[in-house]
Amino acid sequence: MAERANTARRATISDIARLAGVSKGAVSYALNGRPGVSADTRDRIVAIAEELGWYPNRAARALSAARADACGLLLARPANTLAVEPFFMEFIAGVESELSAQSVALMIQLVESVDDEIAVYRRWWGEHRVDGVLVVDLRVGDPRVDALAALGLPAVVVGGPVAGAALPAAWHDEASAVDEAVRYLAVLGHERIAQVSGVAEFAHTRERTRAFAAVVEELGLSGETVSTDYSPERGARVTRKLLSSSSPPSAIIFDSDLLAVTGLGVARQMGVSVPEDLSIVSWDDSLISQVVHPPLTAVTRDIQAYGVAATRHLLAVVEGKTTGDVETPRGELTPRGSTGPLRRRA
Amino acid sequence: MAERANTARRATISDIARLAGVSKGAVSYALNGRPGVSADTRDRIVAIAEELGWYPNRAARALSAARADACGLLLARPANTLAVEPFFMEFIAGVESELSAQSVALMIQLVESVDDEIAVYRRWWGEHRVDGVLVVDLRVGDPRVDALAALGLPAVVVGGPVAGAALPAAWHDEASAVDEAVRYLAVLGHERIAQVSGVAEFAHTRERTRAFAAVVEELGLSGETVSTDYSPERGARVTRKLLSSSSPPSAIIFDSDLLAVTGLGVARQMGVSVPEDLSIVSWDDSLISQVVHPPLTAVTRDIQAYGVAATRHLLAVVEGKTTGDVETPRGELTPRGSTGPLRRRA
DNA sequence: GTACCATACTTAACCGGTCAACCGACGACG
DNA sequence: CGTCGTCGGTTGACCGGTTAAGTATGGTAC
Repeated sequence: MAERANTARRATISDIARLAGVSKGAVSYALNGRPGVSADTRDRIVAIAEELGWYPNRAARALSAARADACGLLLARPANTLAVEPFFMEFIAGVESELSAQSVALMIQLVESVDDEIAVYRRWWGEHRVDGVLVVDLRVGDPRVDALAALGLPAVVVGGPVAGAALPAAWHDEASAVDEAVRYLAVLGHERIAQVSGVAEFAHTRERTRAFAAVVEELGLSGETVSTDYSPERGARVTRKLLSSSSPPSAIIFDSDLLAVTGLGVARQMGVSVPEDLSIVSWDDSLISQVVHPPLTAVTRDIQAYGVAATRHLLAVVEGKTTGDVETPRGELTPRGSTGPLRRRA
Repeated sequence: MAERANTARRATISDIARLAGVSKGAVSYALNGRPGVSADTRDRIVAIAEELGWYPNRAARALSAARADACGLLLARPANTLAVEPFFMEFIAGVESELSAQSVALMIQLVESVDDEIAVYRRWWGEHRVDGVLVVDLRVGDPRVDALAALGLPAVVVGGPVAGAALPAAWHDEASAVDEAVRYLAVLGHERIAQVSGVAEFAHTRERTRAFAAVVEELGLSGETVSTDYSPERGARVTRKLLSSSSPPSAIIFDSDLLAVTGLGVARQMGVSVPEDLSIVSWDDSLISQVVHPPLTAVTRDIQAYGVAATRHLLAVVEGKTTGDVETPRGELTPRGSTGPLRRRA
């Protein structure tokens, strides 16, 4: 019944102008709270607009304002990994809350590769679809940085800062949390610690790996890093391999909560009990790391706040108000049941 | 350095027209593959457009075409639950793949309540921001249905069908999977089965609960349903309560994978072993239900395909090509390690 | 009484496309 | 030879806002 027919004409300022007996221009001034109309007229116009349920046509406004009032976010990870990686949804929630407060829209797209991603940036910018973008999963020597800078598309890199500062970044210190986690494990008596990291090309992975190596060396521990693609398959395999080596680690730091939960599953399957025989530290502290048993010790970050900060920074960049970086709160260790003192084997 | 300055003017058809020595109109015809220009001229124009890196300004096109080339999706769940509920990300991935194939954008927003949601629909439609929307988490007697129908905003309800059919729906049979799961458990010897469901107001919850009661009754089993808000806290509490009752169930069906994993954690914590003392069935089969130990028996749906189907349907509705419902593949049971034969207590 | 200035509007151009209507030239046909 | 049709364009209106520039009216200052 509703059908296409009901696509009634939506009111325009011309309709309002006609009903109020004034010109289009007057209506525009009135509805934008700009001087040029009397209080009486303004009230009358506003009342009519209200009654008609008028909203400004974004396309029309964008056309003259040369503003899309939208920002973009592209994700270049496989959908099923993405789906289960709580980081992104939580990050998006933060982004969204900040954007919608400014009534800026968020456009999201999933892409296959970095090249596709650049192509979409090019198109979005060319089409005036977005005013700016957030760039996630920064890689070492990331081609997106130069492409965006060349394009002139306002962007904020999440997780930089980028050397050379071709783009502004919203970042936080990864090293301190690694440091905190390793020192904590050391105090518990662990001497062989492994790190199961994410994609080695990602800048934050690189950073964590570097920090891990540094603190392990400083404390005179044995530390090993194995990288994965964040997939549970790889995560399970490398964990199995670590645990079945001749001198297995007594503690493992995982680079994501999904990897950590996977590791816990592998341990259980192999009859390695947590935390008695193996301590586990998870990176990022979503609900999944809390609902398993034992609940996982994790590096906790306020991801939503991270999204908010990055977005706020992006909006400033779009306005041309800044070109610098912004540092956000670093992660901190939240000890839970998955870590415990080293039990010396008999 | 890049800054605002680099926001170089993006090419328009007027630029192309000038360079090609033809009129704006000719350029428009040429670039849209419409008759009215010679092959030579067309080639020349296309080459120039290519060289300038021209893309049609979406706002300008939307203004005359009265098309936004965007669809919307609003999510009214708490961010941290959403983050960890793989359903949505996977669904979005499906939606996205279909939309971007048609180069239609996806706009996403998180809202607090159904009322807010309706307000955003109103605004989006008024602003010509979207051509249509997908409505998820349908409630019984959902106010959004009437609101959208009244608005005339093309929409597809995910999870209907709606009684009275005020809106077209993309749905699938929930009952058959419930039926399959319960019968499977019955064959394994389980006689006391519990269902830990999601939000009772959701239509699909209602449907599953109904189906559960029906099959339990038919098979002469004892079946109990307790509802939650999908949060792990509630899930943990009700599971704890179920397991500590005087006659605890020997099998539990959870309405989401997060709930199921939570239930597994509770069982472990209480020393109830899975599947020896308790069988667990999860609804929706994301990676988290597979990485825990034991891996969870789950009702598997191809959620991405669900997203694709819903989106395809929405695009047809937007075109005015259909007003009917579309049924999508139903879920099927994938047995894994979390279910087993009932072990009679001594 | 005139000059000057706000105030409260109107007018019209403009943003970048789309598209119906018009127009000139050339070829074919009766 | 006149006319009609088609091809290959051009012209200009239009989508719905914004905004610079112009105008009428009334008040104030000197």
